[in-house]
Amino acid sequence: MLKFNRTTEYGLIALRHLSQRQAGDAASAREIADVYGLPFDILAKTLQRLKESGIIQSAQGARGGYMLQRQLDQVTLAEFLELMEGANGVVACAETPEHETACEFQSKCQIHGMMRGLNARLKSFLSGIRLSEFAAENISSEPIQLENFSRQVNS
Amino acid sequence: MLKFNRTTEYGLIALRHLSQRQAGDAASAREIADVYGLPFDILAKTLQRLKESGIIQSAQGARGGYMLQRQLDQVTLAEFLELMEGANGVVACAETPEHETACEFQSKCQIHGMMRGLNARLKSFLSGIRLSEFAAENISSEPIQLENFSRQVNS
DNA sequence: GTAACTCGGACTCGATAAGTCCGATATAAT
DNA sequence: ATTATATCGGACTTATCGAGTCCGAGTTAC
Repeated sequence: MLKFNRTTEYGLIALRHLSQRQAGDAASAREIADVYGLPFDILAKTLQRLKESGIIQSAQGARGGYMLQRQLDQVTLAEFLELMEGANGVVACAETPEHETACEFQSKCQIHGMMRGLNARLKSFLSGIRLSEFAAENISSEPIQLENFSRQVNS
Repeated sequence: MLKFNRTTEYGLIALRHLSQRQAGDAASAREIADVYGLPFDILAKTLQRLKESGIIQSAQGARGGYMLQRQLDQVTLAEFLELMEGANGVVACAETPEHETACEFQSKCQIHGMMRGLNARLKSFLSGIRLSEFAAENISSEPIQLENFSRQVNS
């Protein structure tokens, strides 16, 4: 139906993790990867993309890491998905403004208009969901073991 | 975001085509494939699946083909997608009833509950859309050329 | 009997998601 | 200054799965 790719999933896990830290308390990619058993390289790239988009900020060097920059209730799922996975419509032609790219099926498929409508409704739906919902308290989960991970970010 | 696969797209095109036929007037897989330039083999399999699910019915042999069986306003997009693409959740674990299959990330990811919630909301959204919407009159389209395709179904 | 269909499995191909590897740069602690 | 721990970022390999192809069998109208 709507299958998230891995980077999206990793990104949500990471954002949730960051949202649980005290302000000024950075978490490194290594830490997050270790806590959740995520592949480090992929997670690192994901965090970099989130940083480029301004959702999180980074501190380089030893004792560096990532911290939230924007409030998660200010980021919609629609925006996040578009950032992580690109603006893919329900069908290839659904994202184009008009029939500017001719329909692959010789403009005969006749469902183009309906697809664009559906796409707009879906985006509206996703825009009504904020990432803070994913960071809310969870029903069945043990507290995260932070142990010796927690510390202050470099100046 | 929510990218339909080809069979889903072909299925929608085919259903729209069938919905425009007179009652008792069957259309063959070959006809539909030719009209829209779709790959015959794939479309044929798609139609067979739609038939197995009871959305359309088939008539075998020469002059056979497919006709609608259910009204398209009785089929929701959620049902159709589940039929065509399987019941895939936003993440792999989102579709399982509870934590019956242990989370891939050692049950630490903590977003499982939220994912299930999102999945439920998405399904609700898709359940509010009926396939008849895709068969509605289109804005910019020439009438389909049926020519010598139109004929009666075998008894 | 033959042509035009549905039916259905098995197989190949290609795009791309997913993961790996490696080096460069930055910073804090010692 | 040296070392350890970070971000940064490109290039590459691998795995997965959607998409398409091929082929044979069964059914029915003419």
